[in-house]
Amino acid sequence: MYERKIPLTIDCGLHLTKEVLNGKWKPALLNAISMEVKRPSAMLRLLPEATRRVLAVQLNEMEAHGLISKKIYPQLPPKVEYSLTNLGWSLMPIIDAMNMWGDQNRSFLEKVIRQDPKIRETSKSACELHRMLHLQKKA
Amino acid sequence: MYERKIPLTIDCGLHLTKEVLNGKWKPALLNAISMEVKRPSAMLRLLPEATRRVLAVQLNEMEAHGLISKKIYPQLPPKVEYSLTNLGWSLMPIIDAMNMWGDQNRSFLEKVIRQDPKIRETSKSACELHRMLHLQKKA
DNA sequence: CAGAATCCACCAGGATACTG
DNA sequence: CAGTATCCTGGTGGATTCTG
Repeated sequence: MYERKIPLTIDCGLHLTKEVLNGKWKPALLNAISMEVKRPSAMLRLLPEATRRVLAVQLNEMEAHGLISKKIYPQLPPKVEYSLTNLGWSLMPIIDAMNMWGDQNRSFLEKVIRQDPKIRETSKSACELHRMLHLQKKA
Repeated sequence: MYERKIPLTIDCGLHLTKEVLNGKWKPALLNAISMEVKRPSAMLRLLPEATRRVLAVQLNEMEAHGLISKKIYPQLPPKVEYSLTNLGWSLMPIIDAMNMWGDQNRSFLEKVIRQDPKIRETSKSACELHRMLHLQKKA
């Protein structure tokens, strides 16, 4: 069994929250699940830049952290659906706020972040899809 | 000059926000600055687990991203004060929400996170200090 | 007191292949 | 369709040292 060598800082509320959201795709996955994108294959379609393995890893972590729960349908081919727990739902206002903040300041942020020599190019995303799905649900 | 080899995903609002908050101490630093802990030495005292270098790196990044601004007093010994820009202030509701969410769910989260085999021990923090400073200001 | 340069350990995340 | 095992690379953050 693997053992982390460096202890994490999880004492302060900020750090606890940061820890739980720590993962390249976790906020996006929570967002997706909240919008009824519940199956791993659908999430992969939504986040084509992620790999199956990484999504599985992060989903497992979030399940272990009590943010999502997993329902397995004993079929062939197998079917799995994730859903947000109450704890996961309670996180959505923060996710939404992050989404809105980023969108509101997009033009400025893209400018300053792109000046950052660390960043070379931007990649396409499926966030518009999120929004489309969202609107479809409302209709 | 260093060039990042892997492009980042910064297209979606969520990713933009994640990008600017991406750094072990950034939320804590924003929180500190918002509570009038403006000088690097004071931040170091507040976050004794961080090193001068890392704080400086993350402060520089946040300055480049327009979240904070820096005032240099031409003295000896040198004196520097950081403060939040309007953009930085606009992020504080999110930081606060993260802080509150973590505190509200602390008991549960500490349980499940500690079960996580990746984590070995918890480290002390200065978050209580934040709150004390905050209350002192109000008094 | 503040900052920058160098060096490096660690680990998150990606590639790939295989199983049920 | 979903999950897991193995291997590997890049980069974050820490340690140390030196400057003004």
